[in-house]
Formats: sequence, C-alpha cells, structure tokens
Amino acid sequence: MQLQTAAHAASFDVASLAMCRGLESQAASHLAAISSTGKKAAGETLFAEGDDADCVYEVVKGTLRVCKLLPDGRLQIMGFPGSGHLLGLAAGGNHAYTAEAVTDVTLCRYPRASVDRLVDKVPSLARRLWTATSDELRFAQQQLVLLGRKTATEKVASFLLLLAEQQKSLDGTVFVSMSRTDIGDYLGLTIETVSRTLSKLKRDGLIALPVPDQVKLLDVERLSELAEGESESEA
Amino acid sequence: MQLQTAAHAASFDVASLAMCRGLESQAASHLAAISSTGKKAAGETLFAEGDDADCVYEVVKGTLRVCKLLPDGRLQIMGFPGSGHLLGLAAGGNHAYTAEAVTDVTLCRYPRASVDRLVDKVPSLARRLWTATSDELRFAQQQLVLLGRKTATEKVASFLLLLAEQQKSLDGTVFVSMSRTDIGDYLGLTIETVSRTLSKLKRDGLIALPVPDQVKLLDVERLSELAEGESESEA
DNA sequence: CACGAATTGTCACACATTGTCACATTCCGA
DNA sequence: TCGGAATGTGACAATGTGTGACAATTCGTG
Repeated sequence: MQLQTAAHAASFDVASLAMCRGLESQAASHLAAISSTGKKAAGETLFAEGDDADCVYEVVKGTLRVCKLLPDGRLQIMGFPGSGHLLGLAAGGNHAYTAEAVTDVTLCRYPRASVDRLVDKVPSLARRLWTATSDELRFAQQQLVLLGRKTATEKVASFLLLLAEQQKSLDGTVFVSMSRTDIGDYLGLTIETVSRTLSKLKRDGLIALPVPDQVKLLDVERLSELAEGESESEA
Repeated sequence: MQLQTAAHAASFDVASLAMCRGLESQAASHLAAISSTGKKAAGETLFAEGDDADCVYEVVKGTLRVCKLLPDGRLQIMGFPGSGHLLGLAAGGNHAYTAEAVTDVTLCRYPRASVDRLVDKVPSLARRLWTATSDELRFAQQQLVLLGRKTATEKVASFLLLLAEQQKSLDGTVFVSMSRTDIGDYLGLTIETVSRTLSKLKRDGLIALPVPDQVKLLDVERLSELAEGESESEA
C-alpha cells in the first residue's frame, strides 16, 4: 500500500520506512499524513545543538554526521546516520547535538508535536520509538568502549568493519563518504593518525586503497581480531 | 498513598520511585504489584553483559557501576548509576553491559515481561521509559565527548563536578564511593594518571583531599572552566 | 586496642603512542 | 590542464602509560 502526501511529491513510500516498521497500517497512514520530505545538500546543517527539537527526521537517502562541540572548537562526531536512522527523538525539548549533511541527503520529516500525540494513541508507535532510542543507546555504549579503551589501530579496524557491516559489503569493498578529518573526529584521533593507520594496514596487506573514498578489506578475519584487541602475531 | 507488596517488607514506597514518576496512581499500583526488593553487597554482580534481560531494576539506595569488557580484559565503565536510575530497559533481550555493586545496594525489581505488558496498556508508562532511555542516551553522548576529546585534567574536573551535581553538594564536599581504578576505567585513564591529576589539582589549590574517599571542591568556577576546556590562565 | 598483612594510593622516571607542524603528493572539479 | 582541496608522510613534541618503589590506609586477628 503506497501512502503519499502532497508534501512528498511521490518520492518514497512512508509506510516502508523504518519509522513505520512493525506498525499497523492505520498508524502508518497517520504518520504518512503528518510527514513531509526534506532535502539537504552536502555540508548543510539540519539542526544545531540547542535548537528546539520540533521535528523527528528519518534519513531516507544519504549520510549525516551528528556531533557535539566543546567551547574551544574541539569536535566529537558521535555517528554517521544513514538511511533508516531516526533523529530528534530525544526528550527534553532541545537537540543535544548538531546534525549536518556529509552527502546530499533526503529526509522524511514528522512534526514532533504530532508524533507525541500519536504516541499516546498508538502503543506500537511508542514501543517503536523506545526501541529506536534504545538501539541508539546500545551503539553509543559500544562507542564509549572504543573511545575510552581502544588503540588507534583497533579504532580504525573497528570503523572499517562497521562500514562493511552497514553497507552489507559482500566483496569487501566499502565506500567512505566521510573525510579523513571526519573519521578522526569520530574515532577521537587526528587526521594524521587516521592516515598513518590506514597506510600501515595497507602495507600490512589487510586493506587496499584504490581511491581515497573506497577501502577494500583484504583480510576481514585479521581486521576483526585487531578490532577486538587480539594481540598481533608479531609487532 | 503508600503501596507495598509482601516482597518489599515495607522498605520503601514504590509509588515514590523514579519508575513511577508522572504516572497515574492506578499505573503506580500495577507497578507496585509486580515489584520486589533486591539487595546486592558491594562487589557483587547484578547482571553480566549478555545475560537475559528479564528484569528492569531501579536503584533505590547505593551505587552500581555499569561496564563493558574487551576480550583481553580491558574495561570501560560507562557510569555509576545511583538512586533513581533505571537499568535493564534496553531492547534486544540481552543485557548490553555488566552491572556490579560499588557499595551495598538496594534495588526495586520489575519482571520485564510484566513491564512490557503494562507498557501497551499505559501510555504514560511507555513515555516514562522512553524518556528514561533518552536521558541515558543524552548522558552517554556527553561521555563520548569526554572520552574522545578531553584531556586528563578536563576529564577529572568534569568527573568531580558531576559528582557534586549528583550529590547536590552545597559546601563543595563530594563523596567518592568508587576506587581510583574505577575512576580511571570510567575516564579512559589509568589509576596513576587519575592520582597524578588529583594531586596536581590539589597543589594548584582547586581541591582538597581530606581522606581518599572525599574531595572538597575549593574553586568550583575554575574547575568548571577546566572541565569545559577553557585555556588555563597560566600553565 | 595493637599489630601485621593486604590493599590502595602516590610519586618518579623511562617509554610509547599520538599530536603538532611543515611540506609533498594525489585527486577532483572547473 | 590547472588550481585548490584533500590526503599522505616525516620529524619532533607532548601527553599519557608502564613500571618499580614506597607511603598511607584499611582490615582482620590476637
């Protein structure tokens, strides 16, 4: 069943989005009725930390980066949400982080007030959003371990494996849509360390770098060992 | 209105717990009916990462530590939940982390299956648990910034201010119920660096250390500046 | 209550990892 | 084809870690 509103110009079927996963068709109809399409070009800001959280967004196509700033300009990227990710679910009325487009992005947007009203009427929607928040928390907790305890090599290996998993890469080729600087801001490293670590993994035969925005994983098993902190066979 | 079940032996009023915050009295009655009291002695494990998540817990008294392990034994503590904190809300059926008692702990326990059934019937409970998960996520995101971007001094200053805020300290005295090792595992540092940093803050006149499990904050304003990465007046 | 053992915390020094700075190379878009 | 941006590399500095020694504190036993 295809649900459209004038605001979507027939670009995608709201009922098939992650937001509606597990919902009855009536609930999906309600969501479709309140939704609209948004687009952001690469580099544009979706919302800034502290802004009123008046919309819930789902990424339909493309990649965002979500990050927090320290007063002196230091930046920590917390993730690169791609298609199927929901943003703006936080309680508290204001966005806790900044969201910017890494690539051109297509979004489905739902007014937060309308979502909140629906949540009270549709238990499965409440559960859906609670689950989405819980999944995001689980991911953040894994990231805490990475940032707090992993070495640079373990961090980069973990990152490459995450991309491969997200992209369901079958032949080991992953596309890297974000810059080396962004990867560094995500892994708690500098751009030089990211570059040096990628070069070392290449010299060691674990990856190939045909072009800068593509990595070919040549030894997924060894990368998995590195990512989990298994001691290297020889240093 | 005091709600008790035989399982509680009159130790606390379920309706006054964080779990019931914002709920109608009938919902609170339902929760009281399914709840029971648990106690853990300092050092005991509440649940381990991977265990079935068959209970939701609220800390009534005392302090836990929640942590994740790497295969080689490295440990990252993600927080020290105290009274009012809920655990075990995650979707997915298994605990994503290990919870252990830092001090003797009193808990209120709710079977997860019963909670899930109530959630469908009581929209305010669904919202309450979604909000609790969201608050936990917001905290984890702040911690990502700390682990990924802050220096050792900024980390320790942040930690001390967090304790002061949680304990609603009026005269700057905070109680440190966790060991230096635990603080290190929480801040992504080693025990020596935690000790060195505390000693430096003491030498600089920002804190006093009357006994190892107590810190007196002498210059909260300066500590706040340090915690946020404001450049030091003179090094 | 005193004493000894165990545990925790502190300190100094050497080392390793990552950051900083400067510059070279590569890639991409006009 | 060229210029600007992004990436890669090398040398050196800084921060935090690792290690060993010692001090302080806590706990258990007599």
